[in-house]
Formats: sequence, structure tokens, C-alpha cells
Amino acid sequence: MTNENKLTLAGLAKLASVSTSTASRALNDNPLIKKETRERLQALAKEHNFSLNRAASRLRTKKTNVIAVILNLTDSTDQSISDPFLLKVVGDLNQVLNKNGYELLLSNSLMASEDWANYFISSSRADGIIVIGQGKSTSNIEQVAASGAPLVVWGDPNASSSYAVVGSNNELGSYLAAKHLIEGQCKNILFLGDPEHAEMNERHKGYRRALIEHNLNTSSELTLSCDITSKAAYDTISSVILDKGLFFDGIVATSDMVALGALKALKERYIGIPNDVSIVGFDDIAMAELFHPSLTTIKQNTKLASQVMVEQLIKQLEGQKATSVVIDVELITRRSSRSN
Amino acid sequence: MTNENKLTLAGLAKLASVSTSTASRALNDNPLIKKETRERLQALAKEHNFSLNRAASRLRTKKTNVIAVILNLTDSTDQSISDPFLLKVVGDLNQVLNKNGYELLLSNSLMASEDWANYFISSSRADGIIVIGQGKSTSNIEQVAASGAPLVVWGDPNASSSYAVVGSNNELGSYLAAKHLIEGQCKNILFLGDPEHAEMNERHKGYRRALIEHNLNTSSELTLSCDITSKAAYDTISSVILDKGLFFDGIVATSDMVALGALKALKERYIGIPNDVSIVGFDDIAMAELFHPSLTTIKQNTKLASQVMVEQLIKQLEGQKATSVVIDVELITRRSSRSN
DNA sequence: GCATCAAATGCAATCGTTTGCAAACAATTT
DNA sequence: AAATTGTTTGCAAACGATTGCATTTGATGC
Repeated sequence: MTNENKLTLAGLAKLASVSTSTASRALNDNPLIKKETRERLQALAKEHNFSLNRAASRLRTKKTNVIAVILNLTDSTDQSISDPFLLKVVGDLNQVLNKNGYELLLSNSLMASEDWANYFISSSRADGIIVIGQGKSTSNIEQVAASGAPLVVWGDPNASSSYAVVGSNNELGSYLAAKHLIEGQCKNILFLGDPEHAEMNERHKGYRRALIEHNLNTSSELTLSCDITSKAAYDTISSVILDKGLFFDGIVATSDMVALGALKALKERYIGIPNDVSIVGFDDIAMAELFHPSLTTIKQNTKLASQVMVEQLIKQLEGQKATSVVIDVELITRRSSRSN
Repeated sequence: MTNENKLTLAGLAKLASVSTSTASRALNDNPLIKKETRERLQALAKEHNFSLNRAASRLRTKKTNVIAVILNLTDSTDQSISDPFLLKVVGDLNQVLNKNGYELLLSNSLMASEDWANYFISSSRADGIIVIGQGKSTSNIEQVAASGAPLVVWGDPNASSSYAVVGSNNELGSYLAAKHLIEGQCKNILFLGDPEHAEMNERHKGYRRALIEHNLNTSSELTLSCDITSKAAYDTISSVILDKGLFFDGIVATSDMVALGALKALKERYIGIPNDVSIVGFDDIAMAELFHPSLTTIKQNTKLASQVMVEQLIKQLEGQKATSVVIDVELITRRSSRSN
């Protein structure tokens, strides 16, 4: 029952006894064409299940209406691809992009070839690129920026960079987290995460600022470096307690997943949360409030962030210059910390 | 510094003093061309940062090498888009598709126009469609199938359908879940989920089979219908306890998110898990083991499932017929249930 | 030296739109 | 009635690759 040879614009035009140019303009709702002609053709197209061949129109117009979204994973530990936060961002971006007439081509840094600008833009697969996460190395990203391709990155907006970065106020976020713990009478506060990573480094700064402001111990012993997965956090906390005992009473975690891993390690040792140890996460993933105790965390506004990213990208598609934008964060107080 | 007018295949050919046909074949590694010529051109292309214009080649070859993945969300409650399970499947699909030379165009049923086959396939945006979730109505999907477009659906593989469905053995999964609870001495086992939904309906059957096999109460009072979100589950359990007290000692939940919502409602009332009430989830999301108590659940093998889906889709792209495939499930025993 | 054959390359049409420009048409003014 | 507008439509040339077929090239045998 499939059409032997598919209907083409020329065919549709013939059916309507107009030229292909008229048909093309009519379907694109070009006001050059008389309104009733437009409607007649649009109705005919619907009736015959016709839709324009995008390959052809992309070739002709040099516009794809596609945005490549690249999950910039740090390692090949495909753990991170399951981080609900990253995937949440993809979901939100999808919504916003569609709303603006763009489609989302999903990729990840492990798969895509090296030269992203080349692969996606000059090959005319996409009009612009959104990279989620700066990873540890930003050379790939800088190469895209240098090529002049429309680009927006989710990451640390404070890093001076040649490209537009949208991201949360990470420094403030962890500052708020640490301050909150301090107000809850914590004295020895752990930082749990990977300070080599741009965003995490900012979070580390905020954590230190709060501690210093309150004359607390900022010894390097209190900064535990670990991957941004719950498993890594679980292992790190478990082994550090085994080694040194419980020498801390608060944890500033760099993500909710990390916080949850730590939580599990503590609970397995019957350490009371929040009384023995208080924990603050980062992200506010959907599950944060379901945990027991529910997780105090720094909320990242992914919906707003997605809107801003798309906005800044569209700016560039229109030839304007885009800017980095800082998204506000918010402390969400729940049960994993003492409410002063 | 961006090239005034981009290099084209013809330009590259001229640089190499060959015809465009030779250049085209060389870049596509066609053995018709002498090996050293091929290598010379490929090197030249790399040197000049050249890549083939996909819009043009798609137009000519009528192949896009793109697969549209549609998240078939039930409602406009964009809650479900954040279900980590769905997004995990997207991530896995992305991996497998890329490995097979395809790209993933992400969409969701709320955004995409009505006629998917038309929108994606005849418009030459994609070569095939993968739908994640059958939703409550399958009319959209059936329309695609009727159009003859290459299609694979993640859903209930037992439903007799005109299209290839890949999915877990849902009936068996919930049977195992219920049986496990029964072996742990549960007598009044709740089913929590939405039996109108195809997959959930299978799970309901499995649940009933186990109960009947053991002569337990299958009264309809024990089947609670609720949306597949943690919030809905939380509300449902909370209000049912308020209404009728604790008349159950086990819960078969239709997803981990649902299980976690229920867990929270119970814990807030200081109901002991697993001793007062045991819970089994479904999916085995990454967080399942992080909870306290860690969640006993039925694991869905999304990695394998993704491979099978892509396999079945490629079959169709090659003109063969695809078949529905049932993916094995596995009971993962943790602490939210008594180990008999 | 010429026919024969295989290997390597080139010619030119084609995929299905879009769009600058010209043409046809209708309405208004002189 | 001709000239002047303004609307609506059509012609035909792109866009940049791929590919069936023809052609060249070089090797081989007689």
C-alpha cells in the first residue's frame, strides 16, 4: 500500500495546477501567495499526506533547523551517562528546542568524531551545537568556538572563555551549602567531589569561602576527590571512615548522586543523619526528596537554563553575539541537615 | 577566519586534479578507485577540514542515517519525562545507534506533529522510528506501522500487534515480584500502578497469577490505580492509609519511582520496611540500591533491549521483516523485602 | 604493431526544493 | 484607451553530492 513513487512538490503542484514555485511558497505560508491559494494547497498537502523533503530544502536553504546536543562525558565509565541530572537537561532542552522549531540531534563525546564543528556544522547536519558539561578538558570545545560555529556550553559561566557558557552559580551554591551546615553547628565539613573539574572547582571555592568566613578548618584533609558517581562517593566515604574514623560532621557534595552515595555509606555504619553528619547535595534531582532522610540540596534550575541556552544559541544563529549567563541557585532545605 | 565560501566536493576534486566522481568515490572508500588515490583524497580532505554535505548526499541517496526516537509520554504532566528509566533507555539507544552508524534524533509525543511517519520518514528527516512506550493509546503507532515505515516500539511484546515490539517479560516480572513477597510471608499484597497501560496490565496479570497460585486474596481493593510517578504513588498510599488503615503487608509496584513514592509515604508513618510492609519495584534504576532500605526490584535490561531494538530496526531498513522480542527480567533482592 | 581486456577515471543527469527575476493579471489613475 | 500601479504567479537556475555509463589508460598476448 506504500506509494510506488512518492509525491513530490512538483507532483502536488500539478495536482493543484500551479507552478512548483507557487506550491513551495504556499506551503511555507509566504504572503506573496494569495491567501486562498495558500489554504487550498495546504489542504491538498494534508489530504495527500505530503510533506516537504527536508534533505532537499536543507540543501537549498543551507539551514537544517537541527541542533546537535553533545553529552560531554568525562570518561568511558558510561556511568555518568545515567546521571539523572544530565538526562534531565537533555529532556528540558528537547522541549525548548522543539518549541522554537528546532530538532535535537543527540550525541556524546565518546561517539562523535573529534572535530565537532566539522562533523556537525560544515557537514550540514546541524545549525548549532550545545555541549553539556565542560569535562576535564575543553580543547574540543575551544576548537568549535574557534571555527565560529554557533555554540553554547553548559558549564562554569565564570570561566573566562571564548564561547558562551550557561551554568549555575556554582561558587554561591556551595557557599550556601556550607554556610547552611555551619549554621547547623557543623565544625568539620567535608568537600566531596572532583576539584579538577571546572564547575566542581568553583563549588570548592564557595565551600572554602564559607569555612574561612567562619574560621573553620579548611585543611586539605577535608577535601576528598572522587568521581561524580554515587558508587565512587560510596567507596570514598567508606574507605576514609575505615582509615581515619568519623572525623567530620558535615558533607558538601558536588552532586545529589554523590550525596546519596555518601549517605548510604554512612547509614550502613549506623551514623545518624543529620545529627552525627549533615549532608547537602547539589542539583535537586527528582529523587532528592524521596530519600530518607530527604536530601537538603542546591537546586539547579534546568528548565530556565535550557531556555537561556537555546536563547543564546538562537542569537548566534541570527548573527548576534551571545554572552555567558549565570543561573541562580537555591538552597532547598530538607531532612539530611539540621535546620539551625 | 571562517571560509568565505565553503569548500565543496568539486573544489576538493579540483585541488586534487580529479573529477568530482572520483573524489566522491574516494571519500566513500569505494574500491573502484585506486587505493593510493583514495588515500590521497582522504588525506587532502582532512587537511582542508572538508566534510561531505549531508543534505546533498541525503537528497541524492535517499538515506539519512538518522533514527527518530520518540518518547511517547502519556500526559502533558512533564513529570514522566524525568523518569530516569526512560532517559536511561535513550542514553543506551544513543550508544548502540552511533555504534551502528546512525544518529539519534530525539522527539517526544507532545511535540512531534500527529502523523509521525509523514513527519519523520517521508520528509526524509529519518530512516526509521523507535517509539519508547506505548502510552495509553497506540493509534499513533499503528498509523506509523500502517504506513510501512521502519518501526520498533518499546512496550509490551506480548500484545499482538502489526509492528515489532521489544520489551521485558512484564508478566513474569511481576509474578516473580509477587511470589518473592509471598515467600517472605506477605498475605495482603497491593498492586500499585496503572492497569490501563499495556505493560502495566501485563504486570497486573503476573501479580494476580502469583496470588491465585498461593490462594491469596486478589480482591480489587488491593489494586490501586495511580500514575507512574513517585508523587502519584506517594499520594495514593498516603490517602489509602488514612482511609482504611494498614490493610496490606506487601506492595508490587510498577516502577521504581512508584515504589520509592510509596516507601516514603510508609516511612513517614513509621511503618517498618520490610517487616510491616515489604516492597518490590520494577526497572532497577541506578538509585534503587542507594535507598534505605535498598530496593528489591525487577531489573529490566535496557542495554540488551537497546541492542535488540536497533537490530530489529536495521533488519527493516534492509527490507527484512522484524519480529517482537521478549527481554528477560531478573529479580534483584535487596532490603525492602524479607528474604524468605 | 595491433587487438583485447581489465583497471581507473570522467561525463552528465539526477535527487526535490527554494528564490531572484520576469511575466501576467487586475485595479486604478490620467 | 493608455499608462501606471500593485498583486499574484511562473521560469529556470541554483544547492552539492552520487552513480550508470562511457571513456581513457595501461598491460598483456599474439
